[in-house]
Order: sequence, then structure tokens, then C-alpha cells
Amino acid sequence: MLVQAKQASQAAAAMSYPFRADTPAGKQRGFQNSLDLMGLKLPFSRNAEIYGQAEPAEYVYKILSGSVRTYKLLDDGRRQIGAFYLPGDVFGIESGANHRFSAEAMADTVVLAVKRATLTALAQTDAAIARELWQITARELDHVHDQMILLGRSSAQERVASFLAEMSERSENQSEFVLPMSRQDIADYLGLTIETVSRTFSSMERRALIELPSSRKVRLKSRAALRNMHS
Amino acid sequence: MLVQAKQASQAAAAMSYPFRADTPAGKQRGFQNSLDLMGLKLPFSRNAEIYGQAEPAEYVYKILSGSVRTYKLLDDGRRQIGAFYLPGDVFGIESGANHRFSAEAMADTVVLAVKRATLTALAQTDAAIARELWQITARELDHVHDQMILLGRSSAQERVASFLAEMSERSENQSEFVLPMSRQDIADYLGLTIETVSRTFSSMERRALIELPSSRKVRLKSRAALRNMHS
DNA sequence: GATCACCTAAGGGATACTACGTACCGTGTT
DNA sequence: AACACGGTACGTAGTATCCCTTAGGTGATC
Repeated sequence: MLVQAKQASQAAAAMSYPFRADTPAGKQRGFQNSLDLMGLKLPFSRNAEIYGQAEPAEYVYKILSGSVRTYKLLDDGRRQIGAFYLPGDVFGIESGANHRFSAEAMADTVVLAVKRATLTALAQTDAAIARELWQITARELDHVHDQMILLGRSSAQERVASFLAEMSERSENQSEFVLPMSRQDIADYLGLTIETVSRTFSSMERRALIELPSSRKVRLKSRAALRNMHS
Repeated sequence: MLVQAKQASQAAAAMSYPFRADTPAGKQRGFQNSLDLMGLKLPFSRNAEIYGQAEPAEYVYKILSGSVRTYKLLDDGRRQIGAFYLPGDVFGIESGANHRFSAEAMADTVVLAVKRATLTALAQTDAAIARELWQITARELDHVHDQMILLGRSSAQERVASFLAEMSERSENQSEFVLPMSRQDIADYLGLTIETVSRTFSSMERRALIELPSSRKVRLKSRAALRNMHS
């Protein structure tokens, strides 16, 4: 009960600050229309599971409102977040039969769910649909490839700077935005501990690179300086 | 001159131990045929660049013999290897106009190069080709996703164990094989230093998990024990 | 006042950095 | 042929450092 209420308020806070999708809207129009026609609206409350690792991949999802994280877990609880998805983003596309990540709503979220079988059937006859499916997977691959050098070869400072730059690019107001995810989520996305993330945020604020009016609200004071901190 | 001779001998050593592609051959047959018909055989000597980061992606490649690494570089020389490719593997497919990694031959290598434009044109009318392109990208995404939890959340021991398991699965003789890459390549693939890789190999040999008859030849004494060391 | 998320501090451990040593191979010299 | 030389790759050791672990504290929300 208490948790529910808290979830709702935080979800509202996160949703009050609109993000746009990675991709210019125009490029996805054909696919978006197909999705929009066939889609089924599904609501998920904060922290609810949308699908689980190794479950059959029946649907492809597109976020209407809210935000989603995908992640893998190790036995002992270690977690690696694969990606954060914001309104307009498509997720849940798989090559094999099963999902390779779990997906959870980070805030109260509404998604459009489209049957995977419907899409693959359409792709058989419509080259544009087939190309869209490929493009979405390829863009995801590009992003993960960038993440690899981050996780394998970057310092804590570089990781956080890169993360802030990414979130800035994806938000409407590039110099001030609200993070839809917790410090723990950020840590598990960047391969750091929550303490290191916190310390790095504090250090950046002391050096006047950013301001943190509240823990989830970030104001970038110099996007150029931030860009110089990562490759 | 000296370098040339050395390259040749090491290349021969690497090639003498055949690897097979990740993928069951059957699954790629249609695509392989297309590739084989249109392809142009290109030879590259050891350490030669096949393409560079940010160059236009004109060709898609399939390895006939030898082996290839793809990588990203940071300004200060830090390197992250994206993947190792062995005979039968396809690499160089991009969603955008340009390559996002550089590719180098690890040994003297022969590849089949197919014009990217030819493939995308074919995909317009042939749904099977379109699906193959998508599948190759998707399989690559799956692999990189596994790599993420390795780079973000795994210990040095787990990374090396996982690497050896992967190479074992890709080699014909799963309990004894020759590594086509140097220790530095392994380090840059796993996000470790060369010293840590060396120490971990030595430690595994002391604990009788593996034997190292020569620095590049690995004999797995217990594949089950190795599997238990990673997730 | 209780709970949760976040932050800070202190100590320890795993990994990186630096430097040096060894093995191997091909080549040139005697 | 025997030997020394130089280059490359790899291994080892010691130190340094970064980050993690543990613990405790603060502030916001309800």
C-alpha cells in the first residue's frame, strides 16, 4: 500500500519529463504505423516484470509512456543492465525463440505489444517491414558495441560522463533532465558500484560540470566539457 | 623481411588447427550460396587491415581461411576487441553507411568479399536473404549481450573461463585447440591486462584445470569445471 | 516515526601499472 | 655447423591504485 503510493508518485515525476526516442520519428514511420494498427495497449506498474529471461518471445514492444530496463542476472545477484528504453523506443525483438534479457518497468508504463509472429509473417512479403526489423536490431547492436568499450576500457569518470551525454541526447531539454532510473540502475548499467556512481556525481558537481537540484534531476553546465571526458 | 617470415610461420601454425563457424552450417546455406556465387576472394597477410573504423562499409566478408579481429581504439591507445571471427564466420555487416569497428587479419587470411549494395538489393525482393541479414546481425547482438555481463560484472577468472569455453565450443576438437590470437588480443577482448590474463592462465594450469603444452595450445582437463567457473 | 533511497567514510582486496626476466625464432657471423 | 645477436611474445614480481565491501548516517516521503 505504502509502496504503491510511492511508486505512483515517483512514476509521475519520471513521466512528467518527456523523453523522445533515439531515432528520428520519420525513419520509423512505416513500421510505427504497422505497429500502431496491430498493437495492443498494455499497462505495467513500477517495477513490474514485462518478460523474463529465457521466456518465449511472443511480443515486440513499443513504449507509449514510462520507461523500461532490460537486464541479465547472475546466480549470486550480480546484475547487468542491457539498456534503458524511453517513449518511442522498441524493445523485445529477438532472433531466437526466447528472450535473452528480463524487462521491467522503471515507472508506471504503457506499452504497445505486437505479436512477433505477425511481424515475421508480414516481413515475408513486405521488404520494408523486414528492413525495419533488421534496422532496429542493428541500431541496438551499434549501441551495445559502444557500451563494450565503456565496460571494458573506460574509467568510472568516463562511464558516467558518457551516460549523462547519452541521457542528455535522448531528452527534450538537453541541458536539464530527470533521470528515470535509480543510482543502482545506473551502476548496473555502467558496470560500477552504486557508491562509485554517487562519488562520481558528487565530484562532477564539485567541479561545476553538473548541478544536481535533486538526486534525479541533472543540469549540465558544459556539454562540451562532458563530451571531452569520454571518447 | 624478418617480420614477413615470422608472420608466415605463425600464420601457418594458427591455420593448421581448423575451427568451425559458430553457426550450424545448414542454417546459413541459402545465404552462403548467394555469397559464394557473388563473392570475390581476397587475401590478407597477418596483421593487415581489412577495413578501418568509420570507413564506408562497401563489403560484407566471410572467412575462408585464417582469422580476424574487430576492434575500437581510443585516442590514447586503449583498445577493445569486439569479436574474433573464424573460418565460415561472416563479418562487416553494418546498419549505417560506415564501419563502426576496424578489422584486421590475425593470421594470413583469405576472405570472400561481397558488395553490400548487392545484398541489400537482393533483400528487397528475396525475403530469405533479408532474413539471413537480420539473423546474422541478431546473432552478433546475442553474443555481444553475453559479453556485456562479462565486461561489466565478471571477475578475471570468470572472464578467462568463459573465453576458453567459447573457443572450445568453436573448435573442432573441443578439449584441445590452438588459439589464433595473442595474449594481448585476449586481454583486449576481455577487458583485462595482458598480465592478468597470463596470471589467470598460470593459475588455472596450477589448479590442473587446463594444460598449456605451448603458449597458444590449450588442453582442457575438465570442461565441466570450466563451465562452473562462469555463469 | 518508519521506511526507502541516497550519500559518505574507512579499510581491504582485486586488478592495473611498471619493470625486468625468459624463451623462442630467424638471421648473420665466424 | 656453432654461436651470438636482436626482435617478439610471454611470464613474473612488486608496488600502486582503483574500486568494492562494510558500515553508518542523512534526508525525503508517507
